[in-house]
Amino acid sequence: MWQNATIHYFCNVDFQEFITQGEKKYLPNLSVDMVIIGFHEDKLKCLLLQINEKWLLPGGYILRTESIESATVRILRERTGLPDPHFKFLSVFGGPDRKFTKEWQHFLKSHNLPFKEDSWINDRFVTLAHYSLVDFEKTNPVVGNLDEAFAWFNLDELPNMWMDHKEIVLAAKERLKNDIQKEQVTYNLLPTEFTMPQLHQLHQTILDENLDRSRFQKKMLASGAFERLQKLKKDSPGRNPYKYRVKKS
Amino acid sequence: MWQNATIHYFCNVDFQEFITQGEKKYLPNLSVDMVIIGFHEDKLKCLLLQINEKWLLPGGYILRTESIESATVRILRERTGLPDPHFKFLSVFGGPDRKFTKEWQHFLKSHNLPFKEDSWINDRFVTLAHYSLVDFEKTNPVVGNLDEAFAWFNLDELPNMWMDHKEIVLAAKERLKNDIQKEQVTYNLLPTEFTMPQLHQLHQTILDENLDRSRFQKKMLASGAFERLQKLKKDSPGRNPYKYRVKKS
DNA sequence: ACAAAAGTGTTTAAGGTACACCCATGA
DNA sequence: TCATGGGTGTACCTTAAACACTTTTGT
Repeated sequence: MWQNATIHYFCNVDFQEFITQGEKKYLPNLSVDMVIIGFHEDKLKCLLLQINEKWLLPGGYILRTESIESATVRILRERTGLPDPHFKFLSVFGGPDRKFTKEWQHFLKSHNLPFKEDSWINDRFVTLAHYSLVDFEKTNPVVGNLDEAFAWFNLDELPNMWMDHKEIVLAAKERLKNDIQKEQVTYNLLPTEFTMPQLHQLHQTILDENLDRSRFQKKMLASGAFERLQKLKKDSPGRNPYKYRVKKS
Repeated sequence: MWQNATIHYFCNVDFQEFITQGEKKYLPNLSVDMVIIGFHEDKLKCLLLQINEKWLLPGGYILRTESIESATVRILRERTGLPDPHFKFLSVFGGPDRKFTKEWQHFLKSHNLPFKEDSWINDRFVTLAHYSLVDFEKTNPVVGNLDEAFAWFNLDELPNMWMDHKEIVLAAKERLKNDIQKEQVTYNLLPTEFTMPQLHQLHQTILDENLDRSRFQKKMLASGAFERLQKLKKDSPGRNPYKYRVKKS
Protein backbone atom coordinates (compact mmCIF):
# COMPACT_ATOMS: atom_id res chain seq x y z
CA MET A 1 0.00 0.00 0.00
CA TRP A 2 2.83 2.41 0.70
CA GLN A 3 6.56 2.38 0.53
CA ASN A 4 9.37 3.83 2.57
CA ALA A 5 7.14 4.35 5.58
CA THR A 6 9.32 5.91 8.22
CA ILE A 7 8.98 5.59 11.96
CA HIS A 8 8.88 8.89 13.74
CA TYR A 9 10.11 9.44 17.27
CA PHE A 10 7.79 11.99 18.75
CA CYS A 11 9.33 14.83 20.77
CA ASN A 12 7.24 16.39 23.52
CA VAL A 13 9.49 19.41 23.81
CA ASP A 14 9.03 20.33 20.14
CA PHE A 15 5.30 19.98 20.44
CA GLN A 16 5.06 22.14 23.55
CA GLU A 17 6.96 24.87 21.77
CA PHE A 18 4.72 24.49 18.73
CA ILE A 19 1.62 24.96 20.89
CA THR A 20 2.87 27.84 22.99
CA GLN A 21 4.88 29.74 20.39
CA GLY A 22 2.74 29.06 17.34
CA GLU A 23 0.08 31.59 18.18
CA LYS A 24 2.64 34.40 18.10
CA LYS A 25 4.76 33.11 15.23
CA TYR A 26 2.04 32.27 12.71
CA LEU A 27 -0.90 34.00 11.11
CA PRO A 28 -3.93 32.67 12.99
CA ASN A 29 -6.74 30.69 11.37
CA LEU A 30 -4.76 30.25 8.18
CA SER A 31 -2.85 27.24 6.89
CA VAL A 32 -1.19 25.97 3.75
CA ASP A 33 -1.81 22.43 2.54
CA MET A 34 0.12 20.70 -0.21
CA VAL A 35 -1.02 17.99 -2.57
CA ILE A 36 2.35 16.60 -3.60
CA ILE A 37 1.95 14.45 -6.68
CA GLY A 38 4.44 12.06 -8.21
CA PHE A 39 4.33 9.52 -11.03
CA HIS A 40 5.62 6.00 -10.47
CA GLU A 41 4.95 2.69 -12.20
CA ASP A 42 2.34 4.30 -14.46
CA LYS A 43 0.34 5.56 -11.48
CA LEU A 44 -0.13 9.01 -9.99
CA LYS A 45 0.90 9.03 -6.36
CA CYS A 46 0.24 11.46 -3.57
CA LEU A 47 2.49 12.00 -0.56
CA LEU A 48 0.63 11.75 2.74
CA LEU A 49 1.58 11.82 6.41
CA GLN A 50 0.16 9.73 9.20
CA ILE A 51 -1.03 10.90 12.61
CA ASN A 52 -2.99 8.50 14.74
CA GLU A 53 -4.15 6.01 12.12
CA LYS A 54 -5.52 8.71 9.85
CA TRP A 55 -3.62 10.39 7.06
CA LEU A 56 -3.26 14.03 6.16
CA LEU A 57 -1.71 16.34 3.62
CA PRO A 58 1.70 17.85 4.23
CA GLY A 59 1.07 21.38 5.34
CA GLY A 60 1.92 24.10 7.77
CA TYR A 61 1.35 27.63 8.87
CA ILE A 62 2.45 31.00 7.55
CA LEU A 63 5.04 32.90 9.54
CA ARG A 64 3.96 36.47 10.21
CA THR A 65 7.11 37.63 8.45
CA GLU A 66 6.89 35.54 5.29
CA SER A 67 4.75 35.61 2.17
CA ILE A 68 2.41 32.77 1.30
CA GLU A 69 4.75 31.71 -1.46
CA SER A 70 7.68 31.57 0.95
CA ALA A 71 5.66 29.49 3.36
CA THR A 72 4.70 27.13 0.58
CA VAL A 73 8.27 26.71 -0.60
CA ARG A 74 9.51 26.27 2.96
CA ILE A 75 6.95 23.56 3.71
CA LEU A 76 7.65 21.80 0.42
CA ARG A 77 11.39 21.82 0.97
CA GLU A 78 11.01 20.44 4.47
CA ARG A 79 8.86 17.53 3.31
CA THR A 80 10.46 16.63 -0.01
CA GLY A 81 14.08 17.71 0.23
CA LEU A 82 13.72 19.32 -3.20
CA PRO A 83 15.63 22.62 -3.40
CA ASP A 84 13.39 24.32 -5.94
CA PRO A 85 10.04 22.53 -5.89
CA HIS A 86 7.26 23.18 -8.37
CA PHE A 87 3.94 24.34 -6.93
CA LYS A 88 0.76 26.03 -7.97
CA PHE A 89 -2.16 27.46 -6.09
CA LEU A 90 -5.16 25.18 -6.10
CA SER A 91 -8.06 26.52 -4.09
CA VAL A 92 -9.24 27.88 -0.76
CA PHE A 93 -11.01 25.58 1.66
CA GLY A 94 -12.61 27.39 4.55
CA GLY A 95 -16.02 26.30 5.74
CA PRO A 96 -17.19 27.67 9.11
CA ASP A 97 -16.84 24.28 10.79
CA ARG A 98 -13.38 23.54 9.51
CA LYS A 99 -11.82 22.75 12.91
CA PHE A 100 -9.48 19.92 13.88
CA THR A 101 -10.51 19.82 17.54
CA LYS A 102 -11.29 16.10 17.62
CA GLU A 103 -8.17 15.15 15.73
CA TRP A 104 -5.92 17.12 18.05
CA GLN A 105 -7.74 15.79 21.11
CA HIS A 106 -7.14 12.24 19.93
CA PHE A 107 -3.52 13.01 19.18
CA LEU A 108 -2.85 14.61 22.58
CA LYS A 109 -4.59 11.82 24.44
CA SER A 110 -2.49 9.17 22.72
CA HIS A 111 0.66 11.04 23.72
CA ASN A 112 -0.50 11.74 27.29
CA LEU A 113 -0.49 15.47 26.78
CA PRO A 114 -3.04 17.91 28.20
CA PHE A 115 -5.84 19.01 25.87
CA LYS A 116 -6.90 22.66 25.87
CA GLU A 117 -10.12 23.39 24.02
CA ASP A 118 -9.21 27.03 23.48
CA SER A 119 -5.80 26.39 21.97
CA TRP A 120 -5.20 28.15 18.63
CA ILE A 121 -4.87 24.84 16.80
CA ASN A 122 -8.47 23.99 17.68
CA ASP A 123 -9.82 27.15 16.09
CA ARG A 124 -11.33 27.36 12.63
CA PHE A 125 -8.79 27.16 9.81
CA VAL A 126 -8.97 28.50 6.31
CA THR A 127 -6.46 26.60 4.22
CA LEU A 128 -4.72 27.67 1.04
CA ALA A 129 -4.42 24.44 -0.89
CA HIS A 130 -1.64 24.08 -3.43
CA TYR A 131 -0.47 21.25 -5.58
CA SER A 132 3.07 20.33 -6.39
CA LEU A 133 4.31 18.08 -9.16
CA VAL A 134 7.51 16.28 -8.27
CA ASP A 135 9.89 13.76 -9.76
CA PHE A 136 9.13 10.66 -7.73
CA GLU A 137 12.69 9.40 -7.94
CA LYS A 138 14.25 12.64 -6.78
CA THR A 139 11.89 13.19 -3.89
CA ASN A 140 13.10 12.25 -0.42
CA PRO A 141 10.12 12.63 1.89
CA VAL A 142 10.76 13.63 5.50
CA VAL A 143 8.11 13.45 8.19
CA GLY A 144 7.27 16.45 10.37
CA ASN A 145 7.53 16.69 14.12
CA LEU A 146 4.12 15.25 14.75
CA ASP A 147 3.91 12.69 12.00
CA GLU A 148 4.34 8.97 12.53
CA ALA A 149 5.09 8.05 8.94
CA PHE A 150 4.88 9.11 5.35
CA ALA A 151 3.65 7.16 2.35
CA TRP A 152 2.87 7.52 -1.33
CA PHE A 153 -0.73 6.59 -2.09
CA ASN A 154 -2.26 5.95 -5.46
CA LEU A 155 -4.56 8.85 -6.25
CA ASP A 156 -7.45 6.44 -6.72
CA GLU A 157 -6.78 4.44 -3.55
CA LEU A 158 -6.71 7.07 -0.85
CA PRO A 159 -6.81 6.05 2.82
CA ASN A 160 -8.94 7.46 5.62
CA MET A 161 -7.98 11.11 5.82
CA TRP A 162 -8.39 14.13 8.07
CA MET A 163 -11.42 16.33 7.56
CA ASP A 164 -11.65 17.50 3.94
CA HIS A 165 -8.14 16.47 2.91
CA LYS A 166 -9.41 13.77 0.57
CA GLU A 167 -11.60 16.37 -1.10
CA ILE A 168 -8.54 18.56 -1.59
CA VAL A 169 -6.62 15.73 -3.24
CA LEU A 170 -9.51 15.04 -5.60
CA ALA A 171 -9.69 18.74 -6.47
CA ALA A 172 -6.01 18.62 -7.37
CA LYS A 173 -6.58 15.55 -9.51
CA GLU A 174 -9.32 17.32 -11.46
CA ARG A 175 -7.25 20.46 -11.75
CA LEU A 176 -4.39 18.49 -13.26
CA LYS A 177 -6.67 17.31 -16.04
CA ASN A 178 -7.36 20.90 -17.00
CA ASP A 179 -3.84 22.17 -16.60
CA ILE A 180 -2.06 19.44 -18.50
CA GLN A 181 -3.62 20.43 -21.80
CA LYS A 182 -2.00 23.84 -21.95
CA GLU A 183 0.97 24.00 -19.68
CA GLN A 184 4.37 22.44 -19.67
CA VAL A 185 4.16 22.12 -15.91
CA THR A 186 3.33 18.47 -16.12
CA TYR A 187 6.80 17.46 -17.17
CA ASN A 188 7.88 17.99 -13.58
CA LEU A 189 6.41 14.57 -12.98
CA LEU A 190 9.02 12.93 -15.20
CA PRO A 191 12.81 12.83 -15.00
CA THR A 192 14.52 15.57 -17.02
CA GLU A 193 15.17 13.01 -19.74
CA PHE A 194 12.19 10.95 -20.81
CA THR A 195 10.75 9.14 -23.80
CA MET A 196 7.59 9.90 -25.74
CA PRO A 197 5.95 6.64 -24.64
CA GLN A 198 6.55 7.72 -21.04
CA LEU A 199 5.02 11.15 -21.66
CA HIS A 200 2.18 9.51 -23.52
CA GLN A 201 1.46 7.18 -20.63
CA LEU A 202 1.60 10.08 -18.18
CA HIS A 203 -0.97 12.05 -20.12
CA GLN A 204 -3.21 9.01 -20.42
CA THR A 205 -3.00 8.40 -16.70
CA ILE A 206 -3.78 11.98 -15.80
CA LEU A 207 -6.67 12.31 -18.23
CA ASP A 208 -7.83 8.76 -17.53
CA GLU A 209 -8.45 8.06 -21.21
CA ASN A 210 -6.67 6.56 -24.19
CA LEU A 211 -4.87 9.03 -26.43
CA ASP A 212 -3.90 8.18 -30.00
CA ARG A 213 -0.20 7.40 -29.95
CA SER A 214 0.52 8.85 -33.36
CA ARG A 215 -1.31 12.07 -32.84
CA PHE A 216 0.12 12.55 -29.38
CA GLN A 217 3.68 12.25 -30.61
CA LYS A 218 3.15 14.59 -33.53
CA LYS A 219 1.40 17.15 -31.36
CA MET A 220 4.16 17.12 -28.79
CA LEU A 221 6.94 17.39 -31.36
CA ALA A 222 5.08 20.08 -33.30
CA SER A 223 4.86 22.16 -30.15
CA GLY A 224 8.59 22.64 -30.40
CA ALA A 225 8.94 22.39 -26.64
CA PHE A 226 11.21 19.36 -26.74
CA GLU A 227 14.60 18.53 -28.06
CA ARG A 228 15.47 15.04 -29.16
CA LEU A 229 18.45 13.36 -27.54
CA GLN A 230 20.12 10.03 -28.25
CA LYS A 231 18.17 6.80 -28.21
CA LEU A 232 17.52 4.87 -25.05
CA LYS A 233 18.95 1.35 -24.74
CA LYS A 234 16.23 -1.04 -23.65
CA ASP A 235 16.37 -4.69 -22.63
CA SER A 236 12.82 -5.44 -23.64
CA PRO A 237 11.82 -6.33 -27.19
CA GLY A 238 10.79 -3.59 -29.57
CA ARG A 239 12.37 -0.52 -31.03
CA ASN A 240 14.46 1.77 -28.85
CA PRO A 241 12.74 5.11 -28.23
CA TYR A 242 14.42 8.48 -28.41
CA LYS A 243 14.93 10.39 -25.23
CA TYR A 244 13.69 13.98 -25.01
CA ARG A 245 14.29 16.97 -22.83
CA VAL A 246 12.27 20.16 -22.34
CA LYS A 247 13.89 22.91 -24.36
CA LYS A 248 15.29 25.66 -22.23
CA SER A 249 14.32 28.86 -24.03
CA MET B 1 -14.68 60.55 -14.57
CA TRP B 2 -17.36 58.79 -12.54
CA GLN B 3 -21.08 58.81 -12.31
CA ASN B 4 -23.61 58.52 -9.52
CA ALA B 5 -21.07 59.48 -6.91
CA THR B 6 -22.86 59.44 -3.61
CA ILE B 7 -22.06 61.50 -0.57
CA HIS B 8 -21.64 59.48 2.55
CA TYR B 9 -22.46 60.74 6.01
CA PHE B 10 -19.88 59.20 8.24
CA CYS B 11 -21.06 57.75 11.56
CA ASN B 12 -18.60 57.65 14.45
CA VAL B 13 -20.72 55.23 16.44
CA ASP B 14 -20.67 52.63 13.67
CA PHE B 15 -16.94 52.96 13.30
CA GLN B 16 -16.24 52.58 17.00
CA GLU B 17 -18.27 49.39 17.03
CA PHE B 18 -16.43 48.16 13.96
CA ILE B 19 -13.08 48.68 15.67
CA THR B 20 -13.97 47.25 19.05
CA GLN B 21 -16.22 44.39 17.98
CA GLY B 22 -14.50 43.43 14.74
CA GLU B 23 -11.68 41.54 16.37
CA LYS B 24 -14.13 39.11 17.99
CA LYS B 25 -16.61 38.91 15.12
CA TYR B 26 -14.27 38.36 12.22
CA LEU B 27 -11.49 35.96 11.30
CA PRO B 28 -8.29 37.94 11.92
CA ASN B 29 -5.78 38.78 9.20
CA LEU B 30 -8.14 37.68 6.46
CA SER B 31 -10.29 39.76 4.13
CA VAL B 32 -12.37 39.39 1.00
CA ASP B 33 -12.03 41.87 -1.86
CA MET B 34 -14.32 42.10 -4.85
CA VAL B 35 -13.57 43.29 -8.35
CA ILE B 36 -17.08 44.13 -9.49
CA ILE B 37 -17.15 44.50 -13.25
CA GLY B 38 -19.87 45.93 -15.41
CA PHE B 39 -20.20 46.79 -19.10
CA HIS B 40 -21.51 50.17 -20.15
CA GLU B 41 -21.18 52.19 -23.33
CA ASP B 42 -18.83 49.61 -24.82
CA LYS B 43 -16.42 49.87 -21.90
CA LEU B 44 -15.66 47.58 -19.00
CA LYS B 45 -16.24 49.35 -15.72
CA CYS B 46 -15.14 48.57 -12.21
CA LEU B 47 -16.99 49.62 -9.08
CA LEU B 48 -14.75 51.38 -6.57
CA LEU B 49 -15.22 53.12 -3.24
CA GLN B 50 -13.54 56.26 -2.01
CA ILE B 51 -11.91 56.83 1.35
CA ASN B 52 -9.76 59.91 1.79
CA GLU B 53 -9.01 60.76 -1.83
CA LYS B 54 -7.86 57.26 -2.66
CA TRP B 55 -10.04 54.51 -4.03
CA LEU B 56 -10.38 50.91 -2.99
CA LEU B 57 -12.16 47.71 -3.87
CA PRO B 58 -15.41 46.81 -2.20
CA GLY B 59 -14.57 44.25 0.43
CA GLY B 60 -15.01 43.08 3.94
CA TYR B 61 -14.18 40.50 6.54
CA ILE B 62 -15.33 36.97 7.17
CA LEU B 63 -17.59 36.35 10.14
CA ARG B 64 -16.34 33.52 12.32
CA THR B 65 -19.63 31.76 11.75
CA GLU B 66 -19.87 32.04 7.98
CA SER B 67 -18.16 30.40 5.06
CA ILE B 68 -16.02 32.38 2.63
CA GLU B 69 -18.73 32.04 0.00
CA SER B 70 -21.34 33.44 2.38
CA ALA B 71 -19.09 36.36 3.22
CA THR B 72 -18.56 37.04 -0.47
CA VAL B 73 -22.27 36.95 -1.25
CA ARG B 74 -23.08 39.11 1.77
CA ILE B 75 -20.51 41.74 0.78
CA LEU B 76 -21.68 41.71 -2.83
CA ARG B 77 -25.33 42.09 -1.87
CA GLU B 78 -24.54 44.98 0.43
CA ARG B 79 -22.65 46.88 -2.26
CA THR B 80 -24.69 46.10 -5.37
CA GLY B 81 -28.22 45.37 -4.18
CA LEU B 82 -28.23 42.30 -6.40
CA PRO B 83 -30.05 39.39 -4.74
CA ASP B 84 -28.08 36.60 -6.38
CA PRO B 85 -24.82 38.08 -7.65
CA HIS B 86 -22.35 36.21 -9.82
CA PHE B 87 -18.84 35.78 -8.42
CA LYS B 88 -15.76 33.71 -8.89
CA PHE B 89 -12.61 33.28 -6.91
CA LEU B 90 -9.68 35.16 -8.41
CA SER B 91 -6.52 34.87 -6.38
CA VAL B 92 -4.89 35.24 -2.99
CA PHE B 93 -2.91 38.38 -2.23
CA GLY B 94 -0.91 38.15 0.94
CA GLY B 95 2.57 39.58 1.05
CA PRO B 96 4.21 39.97 4.47
CA ASP B 97 3.97 43.76 4.31
CA ARG B 98 0.34 43.91 3.29
CA LYS B 99 -0.80 46.30 6.04
CA PHE B 100 -3.08 49.31 5.80
CA THR B 101 -1.61 51.13 8.78
CA LYS B 102 -0.93 54.38 6.92
CA GLU B 103 -4.29 54.42 5.22
CA TRP B 104 -6.19 53.91 8.49
CA GLN B 105 -4.04 56.49 10.24
CA HIS B 106 -4.90 59.03 7.57
CA PHE B 107 -8.56 58.11 7.75
CA LEU B 108 -8.76 58.37 11.54
CA LYS B 109 -6.88 61.65 11.58
CA SER B 110 -9.25 63.22 9.09
CA HIS B 111 -12.21 62.18 11.23
CA ASN B 112 -10.58 63.25 14.52
CA LEU B 113 -10.56 59.74 15.88
CA PRO B 114 -7.76 58.21 17.99
CA PHE B 115 -5.25 56.04 16.17
CA LYS B 116 -4.07 52.84 17.82
CA GLU B 117 -1.08 51.19 16.18
CA ASP B 118 -1.94 47.76 17.59
CA SER B 119 -5.54 47.72 16.37
CA TRP B 120 -6.49 44.58 14.45
CA ILE B 121 -7.14 46.56 11.28
CA ASN B 122 -3.50 47.63 11.21
CA ASP B 123 -2.24 44.06 11.17
CA ARG B 124 -1.18 42.16 8.09
CA PHE B 125 -4.06 41.04 5.89
CA VAL B 126 -4.27 38.17 3.46
CA THR B 127 -7.06 38.89 1.05
CA LEU B 128 -9.14 36.47 -0.96
CA ALA B 129 -9.79 38.37 -4.18
CA HIS B 130 -12.88 37.55 -6.20
CA TYR B 131 -14.39 39.02 -9.29
CA SER B 132 -18.04 39.53 -10.01
CA LEU B 133 -19.69 40.21 -13.34
CA VAL B 134 -22.80 42.33 -13.04
CA ASP B 135 -25.43 43.88 -15.25
CA PHE B 136 -24.52 47.55 -15.09
CA GLU B 137 -28.12 48.65 -15.45
CA LYS B 138 -29.43 46.44 -12.67
CA THR B 139 -26.71 47.29 -10.20
CA ASN B 140 -27.49 49.83 -7.52
CA PRO B 141 -24.24 50.51 -5.69
CA VAL B 142 -24.39 51.39 -2.02
CA VAL B 143 -21.43 52.76 -0.11
CA GLY B 144 -20.23 51.17 3.13
CA ASN B 145 -20.00 52.79 6.54
CA LEU B 146 -16.58 54.23 5.95
CA ASP B 147 -16.81 55.13 2.30
CA GLU B 148 -17.29 58.65 1.00
CA ALA B 149 -18.52 57.75 -2.46
CA PHE B 150 -18.70 55.08 -5.07
CA ALA B 151 -17.93 55.29 -8.75
CA TRP B 152 -17.60 53.18 -11.86
CA PHE B 153 -14.16 53.51 -13.42
CA ASN B 154 -13.07 52.36 -16.83
CA LEU B 155 -10.80 49.36 -16.40
CA ASP B 156 -8.08 51.15 -18.33
CA GLU B 157 -8.40 54.46 -16.48
CA LEU B 158 -8.05 53.47 -12.86
CA PRO B 159 -7.52 56.13 -10.19
CA ASN B 160 -5.02 56.19 -7.36
CA MET B 161 -5.83 53.11 -5.28
CA TRP B 162 -5.05 51.55 -1.91
CA MET B 163 -2.04 49.28 -1.68
CA ASP B 164 -2.22 46.50 -4.26
CA HIS B 165 -5.87 47.04 -5.22
CA LYS B 166 -4.97 48.19 -8.70
CA GLU B 167 -2.94 45.05 -9.18
CA ILE B 168 -5.97 43.01 -8.14
CA VAL B 169 -8.16 44.76 -10.71
CA LEU B 170 -5.62 44.11 -13.45
CA ALA B 171 -5.44 40.46 -12.42
CA ALA B 172 -9.21 40.24 -12.80
CA LYS B 173 -8.99 41.87 -16.22
CA GLU B 174 -6.48 39.28 -17.39
CA ARG B 175 -8.46 36.48 -15.85
CA LEU B 176 -11.55 37.56 -17.76
CA LYS B 177 -9.68 37.16 -21.03
CA ASN B 178 -9.00 33.54 -20.20
CA ASP B 179 -12.40 32.74 -18.80
CA ILE B 180 -14.49 34.28 -21.56
CA GLN B 181 -13.30 31.76 -24.12
CA LYS B 182 -14.79 28.74 -22.37
CA GLU B 183 -17.48 29.82 -19.98
CA GLN B 184 -20.89 31.31 -20.33
CA VAL B 185 -20.22 33.38 -17.23
CA THR B 186 -19.57 36.45 -19.29
CA TYR B 187 -23.16 36.97 -20.24
CA ASN B 188 -23.78 38.27 -16.74
CA LEU B 189 -22.37 41.50 -18.08
CA LEU B 190 -25.29 41.95 -20.48
CA PRO B 191 -29.01 42.24 -19.88
CA THR B 192 -30.86 38.94 -20.09
CA GLU B 193 -31.94 39.86 -23.60
CA PHE B 194 -29.19 41.04 -25.91
CA THR B 195 -28.20 41.12 -29.56
CA MET B 196 -25.27 39.42 -31.27
CA PRO B 197 -23.61 42.75 -32.10
CA GLN B 198 -23.73 43.57 -28.38
CA LEU B 199 -22.18 40.24 -27.44
CA HIS B 200 -19.65 40.68 -30.21
CA GLN B 201 -18.65 44.08 -28.92
CA LEU B 202 -18.39 42.75 -25.38
CA HIS B 203 -16.01 40.00 -26.42
CA GLN B 204 -13.93 42.43 -28.43
CA THR B 205 -13.69 44.77 -25.48
CA ILE B 206 -12.69 42.03 -23.05
CA LEU B 207 -10.13 40.48 -25.36
CA ASP B 208 -9.00 43.86 -26.63
CA GLU B 209 -8.84 42.69 -30.23
CA ASN B 210 -11.04 42.60 -33.30
CA LEU B 211 -13.04 39.42 -33.83
CA ASP B 212 -14.46 38.48 -37.21
CA ARG B 213 -18.15 39.32 -37.11
CA SER B 214 -19.24 36.41 -39.25
CA ARG B 215 -17.24 33.79 -37.45
CA PHE B 216 -18.24 35.11 -34.06
CA GLN B 217 -21.92 34.87 -34.83
CA LYS B 218 -21.66 31.39 -36.27
CA LYS B 219 -19.57 30.16 -33.36
CA MET B 220 -22.00 31.53 -30.81
CA LEU B 221 -25.06 30.12 -32.56
CA ALA B 222 -23.34 26.78 -33.15
CA SER B 223 -22.67 26.50 -29.43
CA GLY B 224 -26.38 26.07 -28.97
CA ALA B 225 -26.28 28.13 -25.79
CA PHE B 226 -28.65 30.78 -27.08
CA GLU B 227 -32.22 30.96 -28.20
CA ARG B 228 -33.36 33.50 -30.72
CA LEU B 229 -36.15 35.84 -29.77
CA GLN B 230 -38.00 38.44 -31.78
CA LYS B 231 -36.22 41.23 -33.59
CA LEU B 232 -35.23 44.42 -31.87
CA LYS B 233 -36.76 47.68 -33.09
CA LYS B 234 -34.03 50.22 -33.66
CA ASP B 235 -34.13 53.91 -34.50
CA SER B 236 -30.78 53.92 -36.25
CA PRO B 237 -30.32 52.97 -39.88
CA GLY B 238 -29.51 49.39 -40.77
CA ARG B 239 -31.15 46.06 -40.33
CA ASN B 240 -32.86 45.17 -37.05
CA PRO B 241 -30.90 42.55 -35.13
CA TYR B 242 -32.44 39.56 -33.41
CA LYS B 243 -32.48 39.46 -29.66
CA TYR B 244 -31.10 36.40 -27.88
CA ARG B 245 -31.32 34.87 -24.46
CA VAL B 246 -29.14 32.26 -22.75
CA LYS B 247 -30.91 28.91 -22.95
CA LYS B 248 -31.95 27.58 -19.60
CA SER B 249 -31.08 23.88 -19.76
C1' DA C 1 10.59 -15.58 -38.18
C1' DC C 2 7.73 -13.48 -35.06
C1' DA C 3 5.77 -10.50 -31.66
C1' DA C 4 6.23 -6.34 -29.46
C1' DA C 5 7.33 -1.57 -29.23
C1' DA C 6 8.30 2.77 -31.42
C1' DG C 7 8.18 5.95 -35.15
C1' DT C 8 5.94 7.88 -39.29
C1' DG C 9 2.41 8.47 -42.96
C1' DT C 10 -2.38 8.85 -45.07
C1' DT C 11 -7.07 9.85 -45.38
C1' DT C 12 -11.04 12.15 -43.75
C1' DA C 13 -13.60 15.29 -40.83
C1' DA C 14 -14.06 19.32 -38.18
C1' DG C 15 -13.14 23.81 -37.14
C1' DG C 16 -10.75 28.40 -37.81
C1' DT C 17 -9.87 32.44 -41.03
C1' DA C 18 -10.79 35.98 -44.31
C1' DC C 19 -13.68 37.90 -47.10
C1' DA C 20 -17.68 38.46 -50.07
C1' DC C 21 -22.41 38.81 -50.62
C1' DC C 22 -27.15 39.70 -49.46
C1' DC C 23 -30.96 41.90 -46.66
C1' DA C 24 -33.34 45.55 -43.97
C1' DT C 25 -33.83 50.19 -42.47
C1' DG C 26 -33.49 55.46 -41.85
C1' DA C 27 -32.21 59.65 -43.92
C1' DT D 1 -31.07 55.35 -53.49
C1' DC D 2 -27.48 55.34 -50.67
C1' DA D 3 -24.99 54.65 -46.52
C1' DT D 4 -25.24 51.88 -42.52
C1' DG D 5 -25.63 47.94 -39.88
C1' DG D 6 -26.91 43.07 -39.51
C1' DG D 7 -27.16 38.25 -41.22
C1' DT D 8 -25.40 34.52 -44.08
C1' DG D 9 -22.36 32.04 -47.47
C1' DT D 10 -17.97 30.40 -49.60
C1' DA D 11 -13.26 29.13 -50.44
C1' DC D 12 -9.05 28.22 -48.10
C1' DC D 13 -6.21 26.64 -44.53
C1' DT D 14 -5.01 24.45 -40.21
C1' DT D 15 -5.73 21.09 -36.92
C1' DA D 16 -8.04 16.90 -35.00
C1' DA D 17 -9.16 11.98 -35.50
C1' DA D 18 -8.75 7.22 -36.92
C1' DC D 19 -6.05 3.95 -38.74
C1' DA D 20 -2.44 1.88 -41.59
C1' DC D 21 2.25 1.16 -42.44
C1' DT D 22 7.19 0.75 -41.46
C1' DT D 23 11.29 0.16 -38.55
C1' DT D 24 13.81 -1.81 -34.78
C1' DT D 25 14.60 -4.91 -31.20
C1' DG D 26 14.62 -9.47 -28.13
C1' DT D 27 13.36 -14.11 -28.18
